[in-house]
Amino acid sequence: MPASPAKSPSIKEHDPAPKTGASRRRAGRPAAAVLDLAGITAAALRLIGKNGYDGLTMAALARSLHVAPSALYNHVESKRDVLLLVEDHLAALVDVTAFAAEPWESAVRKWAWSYRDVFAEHTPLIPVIAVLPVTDAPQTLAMYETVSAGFRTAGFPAERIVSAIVALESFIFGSAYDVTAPADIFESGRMAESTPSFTGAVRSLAAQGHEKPADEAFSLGLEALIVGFGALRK
Amino acid sequence: MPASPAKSPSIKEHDPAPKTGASRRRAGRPAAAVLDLAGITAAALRLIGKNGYDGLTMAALARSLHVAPSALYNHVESKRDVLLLVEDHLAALVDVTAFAAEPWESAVRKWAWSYRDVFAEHTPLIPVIAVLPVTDAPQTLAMYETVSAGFRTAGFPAERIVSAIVALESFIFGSAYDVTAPADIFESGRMAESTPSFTGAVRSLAAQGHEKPADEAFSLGLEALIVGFGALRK
DNA sequence: ACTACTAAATGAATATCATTCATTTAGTAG
DNA sequence: CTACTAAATGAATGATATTCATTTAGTAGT
Repeated sequence: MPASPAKSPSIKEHDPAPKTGASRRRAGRPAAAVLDLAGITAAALRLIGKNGYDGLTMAALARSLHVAPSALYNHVESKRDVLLLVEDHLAALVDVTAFAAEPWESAVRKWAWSYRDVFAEHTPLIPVIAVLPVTDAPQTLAMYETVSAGFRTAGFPAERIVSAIVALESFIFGSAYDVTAPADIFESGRMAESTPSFTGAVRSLAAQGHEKPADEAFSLGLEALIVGFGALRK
Repeated sequence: MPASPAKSPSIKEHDPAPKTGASRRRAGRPAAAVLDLAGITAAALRLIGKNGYDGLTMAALARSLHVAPSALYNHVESKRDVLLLVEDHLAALVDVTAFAAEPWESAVRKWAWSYRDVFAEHTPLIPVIAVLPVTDAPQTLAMYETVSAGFRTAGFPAERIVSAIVALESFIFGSAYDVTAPADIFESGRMAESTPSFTGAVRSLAAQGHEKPADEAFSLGLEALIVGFGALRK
């Protein structure tokens, strides 16, 4: 059962500000570059927003940029690289501002909800992020930095910070899938009689009439993690 | 951002024991069926075990069964159905026996570790399971039944059981990915100076010299969830 | 034994993708 | 004006899942 090798990508971008002087290129550069990473990222997001991840094909992406599919490969090594660009863009949308101003508990709470909400709309990225070396995603790394600093300031023992963040993140990724699950996911259907405890539990939850069951589960788990981890602080 | 429609599958199986009498088929059945769902499942698992999920193609699956690819479609509606068969087979491997004999805390602990371990080897199934209606997966449903019954017996309020299980499952799925992450996933590399808190936390964890960092995070999160949820019992 | 019926298997398309590569295009530096 | 080069092109290539008309081969009823 060999897992996918998880190769590190090599997204190709060049000096954005070609400084004069020694660091200048030896030969001339064509200025008329139609494509760049920011443009590719924006186009990919536009496409995903309109047609979902099924709509994100290299051909469609190229078409939306008025370019041949092969042109993309001058800027990106594979489709996975495109997904990485999108992922890192989204990481910047996760709200970490509360770590600067609020107590640890509410900062974690806000961060986690925001993180879940962002990636619930982008679950196809989860398998990519989950095993992605942070080196390859600067904005994601920036998010980790802010969160780590918040944990440190709150009195977390240094050697536990990463594990706590990883655990929270795992919970967040899994919960992001739940958001997209169909409403009837727990209908036991024809097997209802043979599963009385589960069927009863499902009915009992349904009787509560929550609009978003996924939010109940997320809240329940998140608060437990916050209380549990909060006890580690010194 | 339309999520994938999550269509319910229709795996085709027929009366395994053709009872004589009124329920008999009108016309004859060819007995020489080379394929059946159990065989397809076993072959898929064999293939995955040998070459990973990349090796699981309909062509390879058919070849391993000495059959034309199109023959599979007499038994299965799509490749997703094959993945469902595999998933449900794996659900039966998750250890729920502790719910019959041990206190709630240790039963949950054993179940969760077992669940994570099984699916850490099969992360490509996670996006499939996470949004899968339980109706389509009898063994998975059986697992839920045992776990629900354990929660009920332990004094859990009925209306919280499903949410608690979902939260645990979310954490488990996310954690299964971690197991497969590369060891250097947190190397901040060139950006180390700009991320002092995070880099420090990573080093501090590394200094502990744990063999499996993913296990540390899983243990930390799981114990927090167990304590937090345990408090809900009456 | 003959016939009708049917599940299941076949083999040949189809369609959709990502990706590769030899070649062309068009800026720029010296 | 020349040399150089990043970037774009267009035409393959190779996987892949899936469809479909057709064939195969059991079985039940007569």
